[in-house]
Amino acid sequence: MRADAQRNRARILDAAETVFAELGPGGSTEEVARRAGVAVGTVFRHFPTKDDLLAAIMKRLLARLVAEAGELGGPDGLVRFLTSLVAQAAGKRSVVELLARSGIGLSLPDVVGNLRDAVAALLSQAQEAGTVSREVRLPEVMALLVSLCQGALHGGWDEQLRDRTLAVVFKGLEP
Amino acid sequence: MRADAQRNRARILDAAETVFAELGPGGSTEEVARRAGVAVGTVFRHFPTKDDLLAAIMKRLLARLVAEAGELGGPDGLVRFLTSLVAQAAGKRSVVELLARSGIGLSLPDVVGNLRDAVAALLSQAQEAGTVSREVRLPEVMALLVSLCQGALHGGWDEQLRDRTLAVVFKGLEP
Amino acid sequence: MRADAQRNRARILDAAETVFAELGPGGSTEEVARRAGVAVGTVFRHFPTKDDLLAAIMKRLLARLVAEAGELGGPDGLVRFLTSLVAQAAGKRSVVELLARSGIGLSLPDVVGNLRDAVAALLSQAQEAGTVSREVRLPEVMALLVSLCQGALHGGWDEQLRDRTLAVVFKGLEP
Amino acid sequence: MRADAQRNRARILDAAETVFAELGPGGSTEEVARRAGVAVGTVFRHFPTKDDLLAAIMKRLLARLVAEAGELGGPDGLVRFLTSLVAQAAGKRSVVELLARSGIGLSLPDVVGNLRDAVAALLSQAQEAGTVSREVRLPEVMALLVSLCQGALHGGWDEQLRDRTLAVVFKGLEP
DNA sequence: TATGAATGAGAGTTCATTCAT
DNA sequence: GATGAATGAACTCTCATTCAT
Repeated sequence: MRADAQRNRARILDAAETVFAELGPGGSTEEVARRAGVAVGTVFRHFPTKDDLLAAIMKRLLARLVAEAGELGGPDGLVRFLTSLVAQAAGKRSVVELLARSGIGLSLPDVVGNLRDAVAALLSQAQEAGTVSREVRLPEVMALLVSLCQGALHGGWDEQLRDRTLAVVFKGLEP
Repeated sequence: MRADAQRNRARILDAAETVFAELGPGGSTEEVARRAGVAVGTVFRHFPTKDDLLAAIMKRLLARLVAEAGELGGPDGLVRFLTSLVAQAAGKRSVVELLARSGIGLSLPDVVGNLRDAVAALLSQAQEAGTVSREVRLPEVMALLVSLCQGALHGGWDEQLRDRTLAVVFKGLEP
Repeated sequence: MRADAQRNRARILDAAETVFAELGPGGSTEEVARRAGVAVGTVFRHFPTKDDLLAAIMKRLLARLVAEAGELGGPDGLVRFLTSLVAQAAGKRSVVELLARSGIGLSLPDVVGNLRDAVAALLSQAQEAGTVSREVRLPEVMALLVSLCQGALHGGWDEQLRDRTLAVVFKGLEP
Repeated sequence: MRADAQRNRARILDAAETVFAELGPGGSTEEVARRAGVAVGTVFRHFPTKDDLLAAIMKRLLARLVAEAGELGGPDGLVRFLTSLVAQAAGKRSVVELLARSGIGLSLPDVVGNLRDAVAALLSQAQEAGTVSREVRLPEVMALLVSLCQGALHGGWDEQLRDRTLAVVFKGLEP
């Protein structure tokens, strides 16, 4: 791939992230192109389908999450990760909706898998440290993660409400 | 209103509930009409705007929830209500998305208010009975309610996952 | 025809005149029915087609004009009639547009004929009295009449402009 | 703009002129597209709104009129211009109706202003030459212009009637 | 006869996608 | 590779007209 193509790809992804964050998946491809400073055709050359574009955004965002999770660790790594995630969710309409949709039309098994692995690691560490009950298993942690992101996104929570809500969940995770 | 009009109104609402459950709020009015066995014009006569239709569905569903909440009570009323709600959520794409959107374009303050009141009552009772911690307040209960519905809806949870996820939350609510 | 039917017919015509005056021929039949205090079906029972309704309005209005023309007379009858007509035009969107459309889809030969006859009489009298040139013939008078009504209607003339414009035409009619 | 786009734009305007001339502003955008040999989307790409299309037609036609007026001049320039205008009016349903409507939803101040200026020039020249009375002012000339176009359009005048009608008006303009 | 709910063709408009330039 | 004009199906909504009540 040529250098400018690479650059375009990145600009398109950035623009798409912004557009879909603002307008939801209903945001138009044309708008994405406009903000990326390219023509529609270019968007479709890189991502043959709108869903491909959405999937690519997802992938990139999940990769970031995985990286972030990887950097955390220790007794309260899981708690901090969840907190950070939920705090971000409100501004990322697309991620959350896409995270939710994963499995429907989009295929992102590997990336979601990576996230799952990263969270699994955090969970283990927390359980080792005695911060989280050993009865808790990965699936429900993932389920809570998705739920809370959705809630934060759509609910318009302020910081206080977010903390109080997470507090309930975190207490539920304790041994 | 005439008897047949009343019947059509109900059929339209039923059809709309199904359609929007399957396709989300993006489902077309034409499809609603088709499944209701009426012409588009009839749908628009009853609900001048698509949003009016969505609002009407919401209203009906929330009213049902409120009624259901009203029938419950006692120490574990809140827990049972949340469980039932989350179990239903999976099939009701529109409700959940609309519940989340309430306050944006749709105006359903009274009905949402009613639900809030009903949940408040259940919360009080649970706290009186010592089932739920007195530190928990209504806003976070509502936030958890919405979050879990979203999660259940989009996550494709099976019964087991649902129970395990709720278990964490319920444990978090305990005194 | 029953008495109440007769009454409804009149109320519908009155309502239609108002509605079409305000909204032009684009005004909806439903709106006419609403203002007449009857149901749409009733409107269509009396006037099987929207065009029939428009034609009926036309007919009534032209009849009034004919009557008005009949009451005038003398040397300046024509001038006074034209002035009055143009003054009325601004408020009667439908009349003018319909008067213009006559011959297209609507068939109002007799009523238009009556108006033509009435104007012819005024013209003769004016010519007898030497107020209007004998070279002027009926067709151009009718043409001017229609033109000026249209102009007054769409142009938003104030009284002064109307008078100045008519002055030019009247001067053109002099011997 | 690309060459083919330019060509399409022109074809759309031509088609629109024809369609609206035949059917009035009620003519459908789809019909315009069909006659222009393009898809509806193309029409809307060039003219985002139907009113934009109508305005564009207006603009083009008025510009032509202004140009035509600019080429005329001399003692009988005004008379020749009005004659030519009225002769054209019959085939241009949309222009006339839009000219009348200008100021309502459409914004064409500059173009209408240009026409006004051009007519003002013709009027001055005619008054200088003694062909038109100095008492006549621009507003009533514009009013007559619009009125006569409307009349010619809707009245179905033949050439003879047109000339006789104009003769009256022209006589009214003389000193 | 009156009512007003139902009909359904059609209008304006949007947008993912294609393809000539 | 990039451009952006063209496509056309789909969508919401309107309204003259019909017909069961």
